[in-house]
Amino acid sequence: MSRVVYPAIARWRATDDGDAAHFCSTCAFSRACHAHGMDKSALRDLHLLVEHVGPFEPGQNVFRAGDRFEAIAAVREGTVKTWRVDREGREQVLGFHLPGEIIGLSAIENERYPCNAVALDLVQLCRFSFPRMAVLATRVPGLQKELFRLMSRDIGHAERLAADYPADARLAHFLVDHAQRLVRCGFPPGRMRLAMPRSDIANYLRLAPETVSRLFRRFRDAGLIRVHGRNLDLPDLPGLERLAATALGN
Amino acid sequence: MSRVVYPAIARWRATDDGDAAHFCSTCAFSRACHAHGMDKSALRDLHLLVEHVGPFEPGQNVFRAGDRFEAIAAVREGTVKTWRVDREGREQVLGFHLPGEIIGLSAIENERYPCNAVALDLVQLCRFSFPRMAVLATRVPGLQKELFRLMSRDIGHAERLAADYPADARLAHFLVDHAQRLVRCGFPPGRMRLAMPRSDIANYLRLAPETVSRLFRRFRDAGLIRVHGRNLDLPDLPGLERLAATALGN
DNA sequence: CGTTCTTTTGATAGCTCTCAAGTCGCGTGG
DNA sequence: CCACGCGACTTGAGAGCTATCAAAAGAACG
Repeated sequence: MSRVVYPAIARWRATDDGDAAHFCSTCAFSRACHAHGMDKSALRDLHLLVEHVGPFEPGQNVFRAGDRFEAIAAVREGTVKTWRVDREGREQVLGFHLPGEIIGLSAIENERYPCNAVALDLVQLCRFSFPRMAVLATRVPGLQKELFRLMSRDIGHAERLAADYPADARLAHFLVDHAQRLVRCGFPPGRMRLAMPRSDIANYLRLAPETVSRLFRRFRDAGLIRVHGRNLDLPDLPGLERLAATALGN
Repeated sequence: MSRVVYPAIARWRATDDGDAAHFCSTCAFSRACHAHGMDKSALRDLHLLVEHVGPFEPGQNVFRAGDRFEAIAAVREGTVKTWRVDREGREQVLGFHLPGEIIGLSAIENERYPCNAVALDLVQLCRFSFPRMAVLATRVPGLQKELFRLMSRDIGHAERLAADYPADARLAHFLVDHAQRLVRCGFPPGRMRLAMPRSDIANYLRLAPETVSRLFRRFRDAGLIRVHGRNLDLPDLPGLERLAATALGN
């Protein structure tokens, strides 16, 4: 199993007019389209705005820190890692982004990406020109609301990530959270393949890679997980959740 | 000096029509008003929308976790602490918010505040009904852009807070950052009075209060700061910045 | 099938926390 | 005005968690 291939993602035809534009049903914006009742012209505009890009090969950059910010993107397939480098040259992994999730929102502030984004496996994206999206959002309140909601969610997520918890709780929470998000993407529950090396998980959780490795072993010995390289079985989700909750808030 | 009294905040009259509505020049939204050229009617709408609330006494809640989200607020005077409680009852300080800064943006996601906000000293706020502000933002692109920018900034801020650095670097960065923000509020540089106890600083930085205390002493012995309770002199900003930069990215 | 990166495992050191006690500061009440 | 009391802050000693260093085993890739 040298390359992860995600299952085909369900799509829906937006209109019947022969326009080939599609939207992924898992996309973060499907909610904006469906729930808030975008009218046809607004929908067409969103279609004109979206741009399917990819595939990105593993290791390929999606954007780089310092690049001029022009677009946000929804991950359509694969996993994207975002990370930044501080003055001393140390790296900080900011997140792993699965299909349906949005990257680039932190770039709005300075109109430059403050971080790098790199494909961890084969990645497909939906790019949305942000200036055009902002204009459209003035006409489509549901879209504006969705953008606000997505950004608000990122704030809360980063704040929770900043919290202080023991290593085992952080890792357990990461595993549970990752598993849940994969399920939302349509993957079977209870098992997953991690797209990232242990060192990235460690960095993301502010741990040493060795600590992550040792914790994997402890979790395995405790019957919480089964490990085959980057393939994981989670036979005891409740146990993991307990461990995560024992320490990780929310 | 039992109560901190902030200097009067400069204001500007938005219109000449006798409307008593004012905006603080330090307010996070002054940029939206000034830079992007809001027309008179838009400006009037923003005035109708804003609501000066306060004063809040030290220890008084501005909002509570779980409260229905209706408004964001700009701190006009004083210092607001935001914090949340995890399932185990442990507290996590999320931030200290000075005049001109916005609180409540993380509540948009679920339309409930995910955290508590409490006044640390005498606090005055400008409340903005968020639903009405969102409507206005569809008519005033500059306002929409400013909201996006503020939220994007909060994402980046929280992400940097999540970074992993030694205790001394985190504290040094906190002091430098806090001092800079106070200068932006019009306070004299090089000295400040902290509105929060050491334990809040410690919690915010994921440290034990004792560690913060010991670091204050080390900084003092190194000539980086002078301490009189919560009053601080920062006679060696470059030294503090070096210490912060040695470790704290950005 | 060697090369290289990833992962694991062990030993050790170190940073920070915890526990404990004492000091200081400040508001309150005598 | 001074004494008291309570919370905030400081300081010390020791433990614990996690990092670092080192090395070997394993997996991926050409």
